[in-house]
Amino acid sequence: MKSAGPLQRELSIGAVSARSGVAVSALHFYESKGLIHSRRNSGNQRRYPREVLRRVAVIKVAQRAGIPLAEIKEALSTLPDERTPTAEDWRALSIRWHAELDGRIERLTRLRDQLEGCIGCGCLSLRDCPLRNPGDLAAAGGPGARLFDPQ
Amino acid sequence: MKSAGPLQRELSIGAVSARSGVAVSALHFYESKGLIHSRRNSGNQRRYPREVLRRVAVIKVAQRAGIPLAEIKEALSTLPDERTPTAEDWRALSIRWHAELDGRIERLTRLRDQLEGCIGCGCLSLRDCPLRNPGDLAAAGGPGARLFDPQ
DNA sequence: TCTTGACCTCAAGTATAGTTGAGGTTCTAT
DNA sequence: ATAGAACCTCAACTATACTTGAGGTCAAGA
Repeated sequence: MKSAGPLQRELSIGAVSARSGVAVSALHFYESKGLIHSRRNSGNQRRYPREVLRRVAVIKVAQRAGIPLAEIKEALSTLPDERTPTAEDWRALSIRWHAELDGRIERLTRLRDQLEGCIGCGCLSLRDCPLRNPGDLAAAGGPGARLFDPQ
Repeated sequence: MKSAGPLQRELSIGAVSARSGVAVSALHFYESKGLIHSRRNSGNQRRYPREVLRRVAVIKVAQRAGIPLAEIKEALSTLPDERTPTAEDWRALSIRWHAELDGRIERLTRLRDQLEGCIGCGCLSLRDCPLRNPGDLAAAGGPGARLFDPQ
């Protein structure tokens, strides 16, 4: 006998959208970028494995953390292709992003603390300010001198 | 007698670019957006007050903190128009952004800590995960249920 | 004077992350 | 069987933050 319950084995794009809170157009976009994948039914409509819900959830979480889609894709590509990802697979992802987030938090914290002493002081000190480049040295130093670290 | 030193009262756009490390095209862009201002000399070339260096430095610092230009412009607009900004003026700015940064850092920290428990666990727990929405509830709850807080 | 570099404006292009709309097909419930 | 919702593709548009290029002017040194 066939399962009669509402637990579909595969999800339409509308169902994924409703359950993930992500617009259909965004799901199309993620698929075009290779972040998610689907098979097509006989009428050319997308059918997603339930696993896609976790993938999309992970994508949104990573985005909230400020990680660009290209990097998210790269991270997701470490997940197994054919087998459904296991707890271990997802854990590896989370470890990677945890470190990434640690870095971001640390940079932001440093910036915040420097902000206090530098912008706030109003002293315009060229020599002491880690946020400001000594302009005259930069001018003298030629075109190689870049003032702000590129993150 | 006139000052003979290299301390120009006003700066050309090239000088601002060299001293701030910001491309001329970016300075044009900032000016078009109203983040910085210049007067023009007899030959229609931009001349900036030295104060612009601090303004540009502040813009770059704020950008590193992830603040969009529109917000930076808004914050800079609290600076006095005619008088050169004082220490107090800059301090007010830094206080504003300090709070902003505190918020960002806190959100990111929360995210990082949730990441550990949620993505890492692999348990797919629908009820316990603050990062994941209970999909079935969302599906049952109708179109009002949005899954991720909009920051 | 003349040449070269620095400057000017304006339009178009780039990258990211999507949304919107047109025009057409498929699915599902009555 | 048929209406309407849901789906399809593809192109164009939005926003942010710039860069690049075309075509022309201005300024300063040899």
